[in-house]
Amino acid sequence: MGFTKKHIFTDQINTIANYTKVIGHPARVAIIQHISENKDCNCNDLVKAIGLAQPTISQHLAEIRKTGLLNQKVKGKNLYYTINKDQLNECRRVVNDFFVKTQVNCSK
Amino acid sequence: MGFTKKHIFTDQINTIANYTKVIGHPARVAIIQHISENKDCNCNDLVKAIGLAQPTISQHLAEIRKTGLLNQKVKGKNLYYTINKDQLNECRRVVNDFFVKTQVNCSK
DNA sequence: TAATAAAATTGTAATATTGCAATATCACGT
DNA sequence: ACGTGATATTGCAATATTACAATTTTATTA
Repeated sequence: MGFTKKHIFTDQINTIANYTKVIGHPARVAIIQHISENKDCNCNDLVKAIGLAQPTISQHLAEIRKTGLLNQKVKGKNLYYTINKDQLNECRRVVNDFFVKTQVNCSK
Repeated sequence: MGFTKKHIFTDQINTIANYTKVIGHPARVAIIQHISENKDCNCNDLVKAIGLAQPTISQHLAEIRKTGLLNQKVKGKNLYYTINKDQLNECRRVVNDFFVKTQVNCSK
């Protein structure tokens, strides 16, 4: 096949998997970290800092944006990215709930 | 290309990505949850509970095992899976550290 | 308006992932 | 030893992902 059978899982499970999948690639981890560490960080900065080609970085940025974890700020011809703190917090909550639930179940 | 350029990232970043990648598929989330909820859970139970074919479940189990998140207990011809709590805790710590670090950086 | 600079999009090649049928393996009971 | 049941492995087809060159889009500046 090749495609994931999402329809057989609950929304809750798919939500957990969607969030963790985005963080499940080192380039995207590095991008999120670099944006969080540097105010006024644009695509070009990430290309230089990470060492992947511009289209590749742009593609990963689009993946991260899909989950709502990024804000864009246009300043002239530059496009600066920042972390959407609320969404990051929501993501953290979802992932943490998964761990808590699993750990609690294990201890029964 | 198709392959991930892991060598350009730090071990720390690759570790985060490795853990989250495993949780980044709904079948694996469902498998981990089901094992945590049911003592004496074997492959067949998971096949019935989740609705994917036996080889598919077996393959996902192997992926999860690679990260050390599962223990196996052989009882006769049955193979029971349990969560490796220490490793789950380590995984949680790594992922949580990522969130904490990112959030702290955002607030600077 | 033309040149420039930044970033997205398109197209494409290589590789990885997902899923399953068929088969192999392994341990038990008869 | 043979049959049975449980799980892993193999082989394969379909799809997804990763990466990048080339191009396009968009905004700015000369």
